[in-house]
Amino acid sequence: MRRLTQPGGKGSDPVTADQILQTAAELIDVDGVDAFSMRRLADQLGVAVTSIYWHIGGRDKLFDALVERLLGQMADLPSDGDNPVDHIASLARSQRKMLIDKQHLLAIAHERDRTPQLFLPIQQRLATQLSELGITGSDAALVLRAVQVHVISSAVMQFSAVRGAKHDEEDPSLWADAWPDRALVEALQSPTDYDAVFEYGLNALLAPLRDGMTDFRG
Amino acid sequence: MRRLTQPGGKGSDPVTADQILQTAAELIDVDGVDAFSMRRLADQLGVAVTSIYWHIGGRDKLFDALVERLLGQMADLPSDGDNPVDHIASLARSQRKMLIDKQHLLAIAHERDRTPQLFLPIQQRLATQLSELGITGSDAALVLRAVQVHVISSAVMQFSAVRGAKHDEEDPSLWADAWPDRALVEALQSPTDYDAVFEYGLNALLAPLRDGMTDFRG
DNA sequence: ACCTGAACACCGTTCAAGT
DNA sequence: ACCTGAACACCGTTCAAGT
Repeated sequence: MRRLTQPGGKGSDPVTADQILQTAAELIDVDGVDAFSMRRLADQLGVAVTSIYWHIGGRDKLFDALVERLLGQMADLPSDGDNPVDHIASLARSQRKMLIDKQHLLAIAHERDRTPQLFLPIQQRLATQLSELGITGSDAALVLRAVQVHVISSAVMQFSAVRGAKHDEEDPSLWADAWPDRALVEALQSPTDYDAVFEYGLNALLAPLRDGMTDFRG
Repeated sequence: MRRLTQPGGKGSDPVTADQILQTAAELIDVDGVDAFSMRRLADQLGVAVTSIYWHIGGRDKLFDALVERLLGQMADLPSDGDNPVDHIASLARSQRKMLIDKQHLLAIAHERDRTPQLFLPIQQRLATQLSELGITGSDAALVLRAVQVHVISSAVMQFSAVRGAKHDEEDPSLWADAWPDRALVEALQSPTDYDAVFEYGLNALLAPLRDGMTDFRG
């Protein structure tokens, strides 16, 4: 198995927990979560499996630590915007971009039921923008969570969908030949444009804010 | 290990592929996907593991077949509504209800990158309603997929979120004590109401349709 | 046609033992 | 303080062998 980084040249120093996490993240990024195993990680580090247990403490703890790392990175998301609504949209887009970038880690967070924690890093920034729009209290909580669920859940689903795109080919025979809307059938034949779908949903979610609407429980 | 159903009393008849799938579905429903293994399934059926391989052909094929089953059930979703928009909303809600009901199978479909296929069973019914609103072609495709992504991705995310609710407790110390909006902080302390978030998003997605808006690429 | 046991190559984890 | 090998209990899958 190829090495991603050289093992320390001379004295073969003790491994640190940080090195283990870093290597694990790289390994997962390159080969995917499915190919990851404690033994492969140990191989990559040039160390016995059991030594990982001493430093980190098992697969669960390791993955928890990786998710924690992801949370940390999400604290520094860039954003801009001339008004609060644009600012929220911008935040949502850069959060989505980061999650897509770290898709393997997101998948891990998802399968470990940690997705709600992904709300936290930008919750306060969203709240600030909402308060400038005069949206507060439980209304603000609802909108905030709607935006977060939109961003995160569509990111979570997108990978699965994109990886499985090969299965996504529409079978035209399912549509009666007489179906009048040829343009629709054709549009459904090409793979889903998840960026466009995300933008459509985001705009819809934020439209009430632009209109200064205040009743969020239609 | 307890049996979910008795093994055939007398002649110990050959197992059928259907029995295998049925038992697998029950097992997964009760104990979750993580606890599922080919060997446990074989035990449950009172049969050697290898006989499952003869009938079905391995874990992959087995899961594929289970997902196929789910797709079949989604063809008969109930729906009503006095107008096309309400009809679409009703369809979306019953699709979501079914997915939540079969959450373990949805998780399997997700991790096997089969989520796009979940679009198919109700695609045509959505298209019919949209055409009644005068929405056709690529506009219809976009709206249709936005609705589907909303339903499925929020269902996919909800399980992970609900199962992980124990980690979802907001740490109030993260909010500066001076944060003025006490009501918001309090609202964020209680667990996310995913039904409300889903409804908020669904209404937002369908609002343009109610208003007879025709520009879907804001 | 249907089922079986043995075997292979993998897992994650524990633990006593080394230095 | 840090690393190790041996061992345990599990996996999914293949295959030759039975009836």
